[in-house]
Amino acid sequence: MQRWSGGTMNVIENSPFTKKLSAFATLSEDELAVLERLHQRRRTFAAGSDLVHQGQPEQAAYILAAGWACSYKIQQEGTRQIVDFQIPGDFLGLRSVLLRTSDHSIEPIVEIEAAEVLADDLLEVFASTPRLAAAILWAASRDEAMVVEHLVGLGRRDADARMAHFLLELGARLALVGMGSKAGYTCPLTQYHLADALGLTAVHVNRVLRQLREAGLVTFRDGQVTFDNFDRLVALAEFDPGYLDQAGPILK
Amino acid sequence: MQRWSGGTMNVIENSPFTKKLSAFATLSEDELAVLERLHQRRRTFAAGSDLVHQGQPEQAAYILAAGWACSYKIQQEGTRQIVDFQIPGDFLGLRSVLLRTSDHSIEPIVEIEAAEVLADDLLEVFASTPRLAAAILWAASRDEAMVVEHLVGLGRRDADARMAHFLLELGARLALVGMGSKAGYTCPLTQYHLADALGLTAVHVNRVLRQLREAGLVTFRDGQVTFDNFDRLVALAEFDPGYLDQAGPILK
DNA sequence: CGCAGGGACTGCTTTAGATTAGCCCAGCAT
DNA sequence: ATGCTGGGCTAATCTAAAGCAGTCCCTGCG
Repeated sequence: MQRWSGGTMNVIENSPFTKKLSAFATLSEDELAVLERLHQRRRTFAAGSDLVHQGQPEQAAYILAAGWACSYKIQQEGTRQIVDFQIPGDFLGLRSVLLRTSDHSIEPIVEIEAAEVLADDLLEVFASTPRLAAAILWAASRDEAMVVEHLVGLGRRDADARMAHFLLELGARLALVGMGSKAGYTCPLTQYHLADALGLTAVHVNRVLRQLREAGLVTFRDGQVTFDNFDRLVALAEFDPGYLDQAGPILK
Repeated sequence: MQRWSGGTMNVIENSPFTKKLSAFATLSEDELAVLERLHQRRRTFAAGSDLVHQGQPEQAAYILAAGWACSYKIQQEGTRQIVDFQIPGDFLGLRSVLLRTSDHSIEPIVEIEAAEVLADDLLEVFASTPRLAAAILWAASRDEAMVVEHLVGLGRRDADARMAHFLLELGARLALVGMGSKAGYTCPLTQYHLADALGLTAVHVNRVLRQLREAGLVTFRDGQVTFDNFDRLVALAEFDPGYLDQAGPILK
């Protein structure tokens, strides 16, 4: 059962980016048309092939349409810190458009599809549709708030709470673009990804996941996250999704 | 010996905010005049009296003119994570203007002087002087890059490197507004502030500072940071100031 | 068919940093 | 002059997580 309002319009209405911005403001026909144009220059990237590399001067940003990516920084000794994961509807490399060089790298985790957005496109959007500009700034602020929350996790939460918080946040983000619910979600990340994001070793990630599973809180297995006891998990993580600025307490 | 170009203009030319934005672009007379107007609504806040509180809906942002502040989040158990320190020339609470509620608190560390900036003021600046708008977005991106670097520190650096990196970054930031050099800077932070920022305990901060001092790298004492061996400190911290987008390698 | 590689998983040992419990000293209020 | 307070400092003990070393189990492939 699908409602067709006409032409390509319904494609853009169902894009994850549109879904996300709609949480901030209801969008007009005009604004949808501008978004439609932003999605024009589609490109595909294979898993593992960095699309932004740390230290390079970088002009283009991308809107992720399908697949997962992560932004990270590598240290001299080779250790990697994943700063954030990007899911459909998220911007990639928006910050490196403004700073003269990119301070981080971005790697697709699976094959991804993304729309290239040039600095000029952005300026045009900002000039022509101020409400969209505000919506994009909202999304950027939300991303920054997530990084801050992640920082708090690394500084002040132990491994269990950190993991629980991470899995819950991801769930809430996925729910906003229709890819997750209070029951769980599919997730292509390996335990190594979790380790690099949470500042742990893969070995310890494994132990933590086992503990959470045996405690009947969450199961992370075969690319599937299942919330076994949502409320107790929220309590363990002290998860307060206020910073995500989404409607309702969390999920459905 | 002071050069007077006329009227109040030279005041704004010497403001830390102007100095900082000048690292991004040379500003015209017109743009300086707009900055002048932004600095109009001056307010003073006592040390310790939060000017933004976590969870409150918040409209105004501030440009810090004098003094130091910090933004932080508090957990249920009472542990605090300082996200960043703000020094003269920095924006306070810009993100909480865009998100519907503030996700963090901001506390003055000493008595501060700040100019109140309302959402409408910002919109006006964005509409009238696009180059200033770009400069403000640049500053915001730079702040975000600092948070990211901080995140990497918490996730992947040990206590010594974390401390070294922190002290160097602060030095570079202060140098940009004329308050620090390669020799050192004055700094009103207590060891408790450092602990809350670096995800350590005050006890351990003390140990780390002692080690750095005894190794002849930096001295943190009586509100004064002295770089005893700048180059070895940079090496220990793996400090690469690229993310600060400042001219020259670091400092003078 | 056998083997190579990636991902998940486990037990044992070691270490960085937390926790706890204090001391010292300067400033200042009584 | 005495007691209190806040910031800096130290030592002894405890613990979360890392490091190391390895097994198991797939899936793809020459």
